[in-house]
Amino acid sequence: MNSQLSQLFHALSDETRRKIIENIALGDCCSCTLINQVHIAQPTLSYHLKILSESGLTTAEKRGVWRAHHLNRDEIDQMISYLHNLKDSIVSHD
Amino acid sequence: MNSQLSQLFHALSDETRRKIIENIALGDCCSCTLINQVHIAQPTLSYHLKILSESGLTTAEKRGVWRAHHLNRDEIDQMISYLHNLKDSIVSHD
DNA sequence: CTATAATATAGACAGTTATCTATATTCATA
DNA sequence: TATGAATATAGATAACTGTCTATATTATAG
Repeated sequence: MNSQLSQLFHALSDETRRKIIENIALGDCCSCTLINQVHIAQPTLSYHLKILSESGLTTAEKRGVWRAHHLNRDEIDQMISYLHNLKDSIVSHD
Repeated sequence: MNSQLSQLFHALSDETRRKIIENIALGDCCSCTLINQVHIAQPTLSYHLKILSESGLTTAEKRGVWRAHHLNRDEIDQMISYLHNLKDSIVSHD
């Protein structure tokens, strides 16, 4: 899973992770609230949050004993750009 | 891998598959030319083309003994929409 | 400084993935 | 109808994934 684009798309390929980032987007930035939205064990949530932050899609900052997660628009834009470029490169077939 | 969105993002999470669809976009619609662009065995290419078409990202139509592959703009748009909605749903954090 | 809350790590495990080689299928044409 | 070209399937395999339980780490509050 070398390139960042692979990591970003992989991050979004899992239903549980999409649920997590959708909740992070909505302001649920702490694991202790996220855990109530997705029905997984705490270490599993920790595992997914790690995958998300390693892809660059989320960033976590320490706030004392807990960590605040947020989504990065730039990484989302990177995927959007890729997809637009892909569409624009399509050669017409008849 | 239930939802189509999962399948679509999964399809793009692999470097080899991205290479394949980039070539399909550029008009390389036959396996016999695609095989020269990616350095994998023929059955591996067949495997990836199946994943791509099962996700809906590509469609293949028979043309005699070979098959013509093309990219579907609608499925790309589906991902773009998801990403835009995600961005729009981000609550500001300060 | 200890108890507690939040999060991370370790270890296990069943299922999936990406790849290969070998073989089968499908279709056009000589 | 037999040959050959394009593609698919079968079977094997090593690596990766998503999940769990149990335990460790970290940092605040009392």
